[in-house]
Amino acid sequence: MRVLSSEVKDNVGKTVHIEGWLHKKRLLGGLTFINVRDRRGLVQVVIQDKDEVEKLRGLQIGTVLSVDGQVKEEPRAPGGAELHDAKLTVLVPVEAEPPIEIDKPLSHKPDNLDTLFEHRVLGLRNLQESKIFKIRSELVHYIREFMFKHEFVEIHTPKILAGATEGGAEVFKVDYFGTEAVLAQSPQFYKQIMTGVFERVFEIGPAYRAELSATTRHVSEVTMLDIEMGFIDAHEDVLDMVQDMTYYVLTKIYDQYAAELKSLNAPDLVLKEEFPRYTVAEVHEMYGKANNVDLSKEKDLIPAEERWICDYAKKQEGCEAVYVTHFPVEAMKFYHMVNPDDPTTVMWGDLLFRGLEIATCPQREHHYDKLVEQMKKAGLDPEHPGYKYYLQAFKHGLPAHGGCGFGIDRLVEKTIGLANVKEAILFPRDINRLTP
RNA sequence: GGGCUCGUAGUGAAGUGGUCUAUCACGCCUCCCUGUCACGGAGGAGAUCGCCGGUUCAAAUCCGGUCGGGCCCGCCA
Repeated sequence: MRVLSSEVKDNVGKTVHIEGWLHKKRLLGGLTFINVRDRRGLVQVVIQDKDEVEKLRGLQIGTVLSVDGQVKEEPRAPGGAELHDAKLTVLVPVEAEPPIEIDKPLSHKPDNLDTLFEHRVLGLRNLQESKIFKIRSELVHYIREFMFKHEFVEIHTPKILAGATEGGAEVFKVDYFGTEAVLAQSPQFYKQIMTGVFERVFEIGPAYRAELSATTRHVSEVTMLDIEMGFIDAHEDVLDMVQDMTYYVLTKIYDQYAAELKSLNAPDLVLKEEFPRYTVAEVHEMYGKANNVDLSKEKDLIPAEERWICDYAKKQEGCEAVYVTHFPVEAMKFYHMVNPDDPTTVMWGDLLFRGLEIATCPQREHHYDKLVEQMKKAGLDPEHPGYKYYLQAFKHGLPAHGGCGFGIDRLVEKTIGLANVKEAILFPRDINRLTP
């Protein structure tokens, strides 16, 4: 019966059987320490028998083995207990030397990221690396927790589509049994359709962007949290929901994973329950004044503004997450709702965290006639199979609704304080990486 | 797509015309070591300095090209 690393300390005095990977050898002459890694962590094993030590000669980190030994309470051991009188069984001998460090922190300097990803398969066994993805897993877990608590239904929508979805982002074309299809750049249309079924839906899944972007914040395959909620009274309902969700997951991860975040040098969390909200025009003006430039003609925020406003809000308001609202109509997509009180702006807010756009949270135009009108104005064909079925949902009644596209990779990146979104992705895909 | 920038053992770095027959650390191999936990000590192997061409008496170092990265901008989330 296998005992896991975290259970060893509960078995003092007993002989236990552990299984895992050889993670570290320290030979001190008559005494050898080895660390065995399993899914919970590490166990220290003390070996004095020369024949047992000899079993590991020539075997590298990564060797799969089992150890039978007696658990001794030992204050000098990590975790307070360790295995003695160990009998080793090598299950999978590994003679190949790992091409990258497994037991010491890996370089995340920009120039070394290529090596980091090239040796990703083994580098992920590094405990510092795997910590990133454990935190990622838990963040997603807390997101689901929040969404279910608020009666959202998790959905899964197709990623192979008949035609262009939203416009804007470039799409990947694929051959679909002889006809041309595209990879979904977002579940936009399907999640809106699904508000007609469940009112509140969310999806966590991949989205594909074919942009030729080479920056620290872009990849070709992203993991998005898409939320859509119906029967909203105002756009603020959407902003509040996404804000509360973000507050919930961030405060919870900082509480539950404090030690891990600290060991990854994550910055301290500076967050308030109510995120400061600024309009695009306000940010342009504030940033312009502070930096002596005129950005009033810009339709979107420039990256430097995103960094600046988060920094500003952190210092002035004690919150490093902010909303930027009232985007100009020039930037709108056909399915956005124009602000009824000011037709020059759109009911659209972006969530920024630690200097980066994390989510975009607009209200949708839910009136069929108005939507078709906006489509035509944008030069789109309502009869195209990419739009026809989408419009059907509106024709048969969708309530006022809105939602967000929320970048999970960027959330993980910024939560941990990584410098490049790719570091938060197991096997990142970018303009020049398709493997591993 | 535009601009800038980088490329030296498996990994991370130093070296910016000669003293480089290329240095250091980690990892690897051999040996010593009974409380290590980034163990310590002695020794060893491992690099045609991304590639091609040029300048020069002399190139890891300067120049041009090329290939491969990175960062910023644009686009976008």
